[in-house]
Amino acid sequence: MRRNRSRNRRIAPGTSHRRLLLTIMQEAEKHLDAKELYRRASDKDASISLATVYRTLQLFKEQGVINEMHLGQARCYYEMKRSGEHQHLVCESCGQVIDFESPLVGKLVAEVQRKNDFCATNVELYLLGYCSKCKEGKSKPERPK
Amino acid sequence: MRRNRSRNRRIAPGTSHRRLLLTIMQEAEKHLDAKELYRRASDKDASISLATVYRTLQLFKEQGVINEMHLGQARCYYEMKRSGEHQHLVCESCGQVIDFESPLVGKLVAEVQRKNDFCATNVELYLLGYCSKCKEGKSKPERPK
DNA sequence: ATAGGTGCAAATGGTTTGCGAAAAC
DNA sequence: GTTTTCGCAAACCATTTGCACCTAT
Repeated sequence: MRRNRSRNRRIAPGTSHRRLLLTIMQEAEKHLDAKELYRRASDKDASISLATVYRTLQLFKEQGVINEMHLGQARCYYEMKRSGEHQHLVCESCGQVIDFESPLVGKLVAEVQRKNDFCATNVELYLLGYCSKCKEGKSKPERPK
Repeated sequence: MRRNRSRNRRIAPGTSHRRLLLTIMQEAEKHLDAKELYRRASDKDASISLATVYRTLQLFKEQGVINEMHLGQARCYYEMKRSGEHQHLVCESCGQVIDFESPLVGKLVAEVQRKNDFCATNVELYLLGYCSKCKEGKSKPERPK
């Protein structure tokens, strides 16, 4: 699976730091942000720095090993690219992130590419709202509008 | 259309600054980021400050007058909420943003809500890739992966 | 020895905020 | 006269970068 052996930079896990970061990403039960990844990495190797985490995340992204997602606001989240493409539901109340997948996504992308003569390299799709628990308990937390 | 007359804050265009910002948003041919909105507002009223632009954008957002979008990275873009829901295609090469709409989006949202017992208040969907012009000219700019 | 990787601290850049002054009602 | 808004400058925060040192080859 590893490509571009010829490029200037080393293959993904070229150093112990990268290997560590890759392992953590692979074992992560969910997507992580840079800080959380840094936190987990620090537990195993206190010498690692946040800058390295960012640089490595950048590298993994370029290599297509991970996906970067902007679920809402400022910070980005990352997860390993796995077989099944999926999207996310973000609960605005409890913050929970739920995965989902639907064949409609593929259809939609295909249709859009065809109609607009566009070549998509990346799909960013998520729904903000309230999960089953939160939409009941709360009597409309804060005017979801 | 204006709701929540009872809330503490005034209805959207309560001051000349807000009125100005609202007008600019309405007349904008495309989505703007805070800086661009500030630029345009400054042309008409040099006394306005960036902070006011941000605070007003925040207000409009809460009131449901505008949509906030994160098309890719750091900064956010805003546009008036209009009748036709639509999504965006972002060309990674020329930066152009193309609107598109498809009934599949509605179907998808409906399906996801039903299957996950989720209540969506907001859909964020955009495709990154290459527009018709760019995907031809360039022989794959930088490994779109 | 040499290119690439890393830590550290400083720099960036978009967005937010505290505060006292000004405007709205 | 209160309440809300505003300008200003400082604060925030995620991310990026310059630079000198380190490390694997």
